[in-house]
Amino acid sequence: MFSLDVKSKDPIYTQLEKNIVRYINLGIYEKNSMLPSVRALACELGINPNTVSKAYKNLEAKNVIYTFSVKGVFVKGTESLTTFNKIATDEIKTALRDAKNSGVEKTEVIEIVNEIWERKEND
Amino acid sequence: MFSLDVKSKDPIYTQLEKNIVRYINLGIYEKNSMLPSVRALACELGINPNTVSKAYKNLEAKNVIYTFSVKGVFVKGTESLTTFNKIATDEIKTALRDAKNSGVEKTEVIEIVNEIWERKEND
Amino acid sequence: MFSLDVKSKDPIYTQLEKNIVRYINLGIYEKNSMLPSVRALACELGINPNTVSKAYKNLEAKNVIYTFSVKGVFVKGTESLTTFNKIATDEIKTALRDAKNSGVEKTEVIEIVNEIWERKEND
Amino acid sequence: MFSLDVKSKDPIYTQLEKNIVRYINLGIYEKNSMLPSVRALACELGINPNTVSKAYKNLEAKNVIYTFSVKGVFVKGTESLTTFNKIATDEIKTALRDAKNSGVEKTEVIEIVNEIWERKEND
DNA sequence: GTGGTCTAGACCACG
DNA sequence: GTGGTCTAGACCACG
Repeated sequence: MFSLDVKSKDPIYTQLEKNIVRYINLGIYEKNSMLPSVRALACELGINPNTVSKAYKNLEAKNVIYTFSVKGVFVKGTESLTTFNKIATDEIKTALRDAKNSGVEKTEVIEIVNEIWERKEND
Repeated sequence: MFSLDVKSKDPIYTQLEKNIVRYINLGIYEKNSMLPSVRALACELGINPNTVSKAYKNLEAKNVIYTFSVKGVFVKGTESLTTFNKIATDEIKTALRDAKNSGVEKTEVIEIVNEIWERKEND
Repeated sequence: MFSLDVKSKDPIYTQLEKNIVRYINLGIYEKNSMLPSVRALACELGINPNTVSKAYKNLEAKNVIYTFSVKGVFVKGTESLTTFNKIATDEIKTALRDAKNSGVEKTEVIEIVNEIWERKEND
Repeated sequence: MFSLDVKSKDPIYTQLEKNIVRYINLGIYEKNSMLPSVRALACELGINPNTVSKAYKNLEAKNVIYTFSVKGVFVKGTESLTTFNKIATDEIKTALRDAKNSGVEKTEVIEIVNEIWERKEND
């Protein structure tokens, strides 16, 4: 299901957030559909319910999902992902500045970009 | 001198490493020239000497500088920055994948790349 | 009919109680008139019968309505609303103290009071 | 020190937030001054460090304080309390509407307001 | 069964 | 010593 790396410097709850956002973007989690319950997801991933809860809380604070205390947790929809877009582009900027400063060439970076977006614009 | 941001999620020693690498790339720190002493740099930047020491140790482990225990710390030269290049491109890849997953478009990213390399290829 | 907000921090049964009290105050539910049955009201509002039942039980405990177990639930009359008045003024006090502590000015509060009572004293 | 009521419907971390905001408003906690450490405050209040941490996290999300992971937690200043003002006035509005609906008179409310702001404007 | 709160306690990075 | 992460586990309200 989700790809979690316990050894990562990213905490588990952050990885979980990113995975959920990815699923929303892919349309696997649709608008207003219910996410797995805190307990169910924790059990499936073999992690503590509190960790799942923290990820859900963060996503709620970022306006991506909403919680009905007794009914469950629901997707708000892709139009609410602007905060995540902002964070993501900020991270790109930081990574690129660091790369430039350590001598990475622009052509190298363009190649990486093409690699990740899989040159689909040429298909 | 160096730009350190205590509010950053990056620890200070990492920021210090990046700054030193930047200076080497810019030619401000030349090959075989001596870096400031741990104590002097710590004092100048108003940070803990242990932090400077850790940055120097890391740079030595990454083969960027070398130490003569009594005489001081010296620059190896730009040709030794491959480890840093590798780390930097890895960080770019992670940032780009996250961005793609949260719905950022390729054109946006290309724009950011151009921005940071300041379109110098057209000069 | 009643305004229920499932997203509210107030549980539904509490909202239901408040709505019924409002109707009694407005004269829509008259003294000794019969309230809708638990099942009918639950059905109409699309909520769990247990929730309606709980609201009725609470209102009975607060002496606002009375039950003839077979015949139904009846309104006691506006003179029995003192408990609700007490709760309401207590909530005002708490809200006002919190507001004062977080720096809200008295004039702001007076304005809010006028707004809600719609300056009807000038009509 | 702080007034905490474990029996309150307000969770402890919320009460803690309100108390801290009160102290900032009173000038007891000055701008840029350091708040008690998570552990120290937890110990003093006889509560779990996680609970203190949650209150601090919430206040940080509301832009009232800021955290330097290793150095401590600091006050941002009274000018950042607008979120709290908004929440407080929203709570007043809700409480007043409920009161009006349960038959409380405007004059009663004005009296309560005067009581809490202690008629200081007439001194 | 759902999420929310809270505790006790471990381990970690940073400086 | 500072905050951050995570676990295990208890108890609660709601419906």
